[in-house]
Amino acid sequence: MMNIGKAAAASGVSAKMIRYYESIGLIPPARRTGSNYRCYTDEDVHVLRFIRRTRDLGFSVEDVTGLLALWQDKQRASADVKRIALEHVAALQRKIGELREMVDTLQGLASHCHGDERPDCPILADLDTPPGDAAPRSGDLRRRRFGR
Amino acid sequence: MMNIGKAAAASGVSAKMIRYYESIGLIPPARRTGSNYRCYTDEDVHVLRFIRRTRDLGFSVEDVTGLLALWQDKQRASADVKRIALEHVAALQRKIGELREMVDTLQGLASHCHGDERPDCPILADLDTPPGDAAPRSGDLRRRRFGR
DNA sequence: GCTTGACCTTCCTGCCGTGGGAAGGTCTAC
DNA sequence: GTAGACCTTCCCACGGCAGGAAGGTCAAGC
Repeated sequence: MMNIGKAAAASGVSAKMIRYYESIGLIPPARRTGSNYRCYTDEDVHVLRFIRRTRDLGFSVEDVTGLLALWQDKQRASADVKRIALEHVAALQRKIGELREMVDTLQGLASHCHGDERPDCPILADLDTPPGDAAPRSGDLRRRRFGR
Repeated sequence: MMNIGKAAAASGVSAKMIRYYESIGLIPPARRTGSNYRCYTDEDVHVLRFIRRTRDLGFSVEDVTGLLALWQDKQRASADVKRIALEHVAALQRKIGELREMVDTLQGLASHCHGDERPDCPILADLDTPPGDAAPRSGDLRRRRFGR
């Protein structure tokens, strides 16, 4: 049995985030001591480590909820887990592709920028006059975050 | 002279976001009609398009502030612009590398997951027992967003 | 002229995952 | 007994947007 600080150090999840995960229902409310301190078992730390690891892999907290349920369900089907993982891989690869497009565009622009003190810069000239698309946007890069 | 709806349609930046950009000082307060409607010139739309384009390229709003100042400064040094663009390319490439690491890890795990109905799944087994790092984290993937 | 509906205005709320900090209680070591 | 390291709850901020409520304004059609 340990308090939240020890559990945080042992799991790599900050005390702040442990309380947050509890508040959103990702983990059940911790047992409390007589003085209202949360206390955690090694098994709880195990769960927290699982959460941290899946977050590190870029799963959203929502994904983690599903994985956690599967992890704790002894009857789980590994096909479900594999599906979630592979969907996530596909999503990551989409983001990688988008990022690469941006890199290509910027590098193309920068390669035509002489980079000295002259004020006529092709980067800004190109940014100035986009290729004619002024339609309202939806579902594009803007809303997508980094893998979670 | 056009109202905010027209300017939004012409620039690809939503009316909501135009007001937001004004509120954070990215663009100056718009002129108003007698009935307090914002009104925009073609030149203003030009600026909005510039903003949208740079946002599309993954620059943060803060970056855009800098680029906008450079764009509007006739005495600007193109070296400054090039530097900002190349810094951004470097940041994007770092994110790409991180994403690829995640993909590799997940694919490695999934390739060892039989994916049928048997409940012993290597993905979950591996997530369960991470490679021994339980140190508190700082500056890792968790805090970094998608290129902006 | 009057109604209708499409626009505009401001202001507030939420999202996600996290960090920061205030105000106050508790524990431990000296 | 006291210092200071912990714990508790609660609120606020971030970035970038979207949604919506409540109310004002405009243009077209009757």
